[in-house]
Amino acid sequence: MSVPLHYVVKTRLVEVVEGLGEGAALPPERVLAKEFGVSRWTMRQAIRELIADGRLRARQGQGTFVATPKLVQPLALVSYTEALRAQGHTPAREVVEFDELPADAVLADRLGIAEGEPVHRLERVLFADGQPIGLETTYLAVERFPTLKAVLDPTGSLYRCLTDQLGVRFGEGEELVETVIATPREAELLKATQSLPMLLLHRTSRDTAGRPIEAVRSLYRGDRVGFRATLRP
Amino acid sequence: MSVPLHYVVKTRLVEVVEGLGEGAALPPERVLAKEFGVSRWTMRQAIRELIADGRLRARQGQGTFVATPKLVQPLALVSYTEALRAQGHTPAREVVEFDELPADAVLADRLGIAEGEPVHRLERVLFADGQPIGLETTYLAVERFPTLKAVLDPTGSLYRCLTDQLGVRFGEGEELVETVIATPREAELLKATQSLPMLLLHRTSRDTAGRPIEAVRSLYRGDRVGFRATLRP
DNA sequence: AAGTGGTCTAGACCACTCC
DNA sequence: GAGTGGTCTAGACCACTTG
Repeated sequence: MSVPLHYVVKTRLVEVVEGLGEGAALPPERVLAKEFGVSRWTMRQAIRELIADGRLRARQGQGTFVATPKLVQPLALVSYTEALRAQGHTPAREVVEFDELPADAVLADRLGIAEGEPVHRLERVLFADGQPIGLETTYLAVERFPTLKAVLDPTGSLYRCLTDQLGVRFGEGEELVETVIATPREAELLKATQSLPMLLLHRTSRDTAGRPIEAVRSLYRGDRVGFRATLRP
Repeated sequence: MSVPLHYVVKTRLVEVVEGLGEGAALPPERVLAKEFGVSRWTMRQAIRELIADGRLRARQGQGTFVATPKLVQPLALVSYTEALRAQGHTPAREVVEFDELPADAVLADRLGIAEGEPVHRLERVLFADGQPIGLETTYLAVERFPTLKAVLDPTGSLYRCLTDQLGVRFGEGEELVETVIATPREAELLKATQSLPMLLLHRTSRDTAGRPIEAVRSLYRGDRVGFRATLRP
């Protein structure tokens, strides 16, 4: 049993998936389990991994389907809207929260303000072609952007608002990338299955003078999105 | 049951973990399950997620332990050895394969050669402080680097060999980042538990003239490593 | 109402580590 | 041999979608 049974099932299931077209429905789990001669748990483990790998997609009450290839987003200080449009996809946003709260120690440090100072919080679900792919939470110091709430259309581009209306000039930024498991709340907002691996990005943007502009926490569905970075020597 | 039981268990287990120090052992799964009043499956699901999140670490036959914080590696064209040393960690490598094989269509395209042309393959496990954290497979065209096999110490820095001995000058490169589930072989080489989310990086490096130097596939343990990128406007 | 995926249980056996 | 995590089974019920 050096190779787990569910992995053997996974490799055999991959062949089935490759024989089907994008969006095609798989047989129900219970049927597949019987066909492969394994328990439903083993079958689900194989399916679960193919979902995490972005090869399959499950919808409760409907079935399991062959997924479309992952999107590749640029890892750069560009507008989400423009990046998606450039690849021929349709972007959209949905505002979850747009409020103010006092900065905790970590956030205050990233924004270069004192702990407890008020910050704007803008939390939005990002869509591509109608599918939720990411949950983006942006924090900006109220002191630095006192008019933000009045000026910004929260369904529009924050990047564009900052540069065009508020005269911000973006300099270098820093981004941290890691994998995490989404919380139930995050999974629900992203309409993703529970316990799915996600890509968590933490960005700190600075202006040309090196002053912090924003702190961003972006959680992207690991089964739907990848990122591209340009490396310089 | 809108919030799964295993998630409730997870959040309560986090409190337990935070009350322990790094490296401390948790009670056995069967004991924890009884204490929390859930089945072992539910308990394992909670533990499994905390392992993926990098909070816990399981060793078969030994127990489950509180993990150390994730390493943060730079997403840049620098030597793995130097990057780790700069953070005060001890790097090491172990050669798995160092051979030649004909390029398939995808690899040939990335390296700018014809399909079927021979390429060097160097596959190594990367260690930090004695722990395996990544599996790196590098492909280079034999035609371009015919002396590589004779010149390179496969346990040393490939980056250094290319720049110092073979006169290569690195220009811009491109890196793709995504999450995947490791195969049993990869999990075993990385001494990781099965079905653990990993960070998969695909790099194509070019010289200052824009010619491809290497194609690299790096698989990093998602529970042990994160990456940092510098963003430019 | 029927059928789908999602969660959970109780119990079994395997594989590994340490005594 | 004892104790640990790892895999697997059979079966149950829940939650959601569609007819």
